[in-house]
Amino acid sequence: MKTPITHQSVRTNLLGRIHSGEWSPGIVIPGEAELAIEFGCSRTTVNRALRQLADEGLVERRRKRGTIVTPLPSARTTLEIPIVRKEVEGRGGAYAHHILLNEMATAPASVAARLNTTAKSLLHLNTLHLSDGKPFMYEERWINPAAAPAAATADFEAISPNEWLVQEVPYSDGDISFSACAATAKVASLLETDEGAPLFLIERTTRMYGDAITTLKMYYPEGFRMTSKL
Amino acid sequence: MKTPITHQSVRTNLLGRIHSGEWSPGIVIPGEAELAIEFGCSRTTVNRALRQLADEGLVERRRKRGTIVTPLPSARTTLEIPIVRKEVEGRGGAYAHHILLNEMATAPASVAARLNTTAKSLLHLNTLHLSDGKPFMYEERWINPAAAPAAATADFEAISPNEWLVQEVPYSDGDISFSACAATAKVASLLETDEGAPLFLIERTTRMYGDAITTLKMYYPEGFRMTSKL
DNA sequence: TATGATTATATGTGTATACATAAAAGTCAA
DNA sequence: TTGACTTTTATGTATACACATATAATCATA
Repeated sequence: MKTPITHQSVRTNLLGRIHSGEWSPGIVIPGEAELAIEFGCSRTTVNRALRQLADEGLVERRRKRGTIVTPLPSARTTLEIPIVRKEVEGRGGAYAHHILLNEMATAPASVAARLNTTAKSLLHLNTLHLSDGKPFMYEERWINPAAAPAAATADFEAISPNEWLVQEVPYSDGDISFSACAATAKVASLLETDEGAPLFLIERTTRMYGDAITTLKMYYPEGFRMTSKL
Repeated sequence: MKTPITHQSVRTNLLGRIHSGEWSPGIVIPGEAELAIEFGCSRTTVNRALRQLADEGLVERRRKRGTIVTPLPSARTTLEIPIVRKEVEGRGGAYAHHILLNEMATAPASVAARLNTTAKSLLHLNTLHLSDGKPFMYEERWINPAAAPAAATADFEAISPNEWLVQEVPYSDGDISFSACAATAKVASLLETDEGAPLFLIERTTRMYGDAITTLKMYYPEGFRMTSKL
């Protein structure tokens, strides 16, 4: 009974050599063909294992030069940013939200710039998200009505703008940033904290093939932690 | 002249159908064999394209059931956390660092718990990182000497603990968290900000096959943003 | 009717093979 | 010596094929 060599087992073996220091950062490791012979499998299998390690940032591959163990590898982690309801429920809380503002308005210059749009009037939505009745996150959002016309008539009391957009309006790309900021008086009162208190801020803009869909700021009170595996 | 169908072009095509809404979330898409016929390529090629989309979280695949477009997809992004020197230089600053503390000490309970070690005495290193002479980040680090014995004699004035560890001590896994906190008097003075000012805090612990190597807190002053593409 | 065994099916994966492509190294003539 | 070719080589990728494996659906049996 022959147990075949899998790309997983090859990957694990290669990973072990990197972790043990047998192959140190910057070193050129043997070529695919050579490794295939060593492991007794096909080059395809070795290729897949190496490709995965390259995707993970542990090795760098270039034609002709070969494969090297990444020198000074950046720590990298994949962050999942779930919809707020799932996030709250995942922490064991009961989710609710309140729409504090829902109107067409002229966007300030900073928002218009982020959305890169000439539209004068945008949909402005402010939402407070609650966990077990307590403030969990406050969201200020602008939606480009050209990109999501149905937003004007959606019932955002029944389904949060966050969840509605994820389901109804696909996006092709976007960007996100994380920072810390001090609570303004208004945001502080909504989140039931003090003016000047540190807040965790996520800013996010999504686009569809160049056309901006929505941009928003999400304010989390102190104590919120975003955690991930390396 | 026949131009072959690549897994990239197949991926782009499938992505287009998802983005256009032709295949909406929750829908079962045609099987690999069927798509292979449609595209006029082998099942292997379709498989690779679908596998990539699954890695990216856009579709979910299960044997027998088939492939479905992910309902309520989480936004997800891969964050790169480079070594501090690269981060500073990447922003166009001149990097420098000062070791403020370098001693063996008894770790407080919270640190011992994070490292999950029974070692009584750990290496305690506090480092201030500078960009163009101005405070950029303050780092409080604990190192398990059992995991990195050479740390006791390393010249951390010449090379920051951050960079030294990345080069010298491989790790197999770890975790990282992001949050906001208020500056204590001590940290505020180091970062030249005010007590109570909002700080961006990254906490990180790395391990090697279960043995803790190092745990640290990195404090960034207000204004620091961690940005990424969705 | 409930339950356990069987079958069909979609994805998962390894192999051998062929050709494409990028880039380093070598060749050769002006 | 330089610059324009050619060769070599390592990775990149498509294909046809075979078998593995999970699981939904179906069928047989108590």
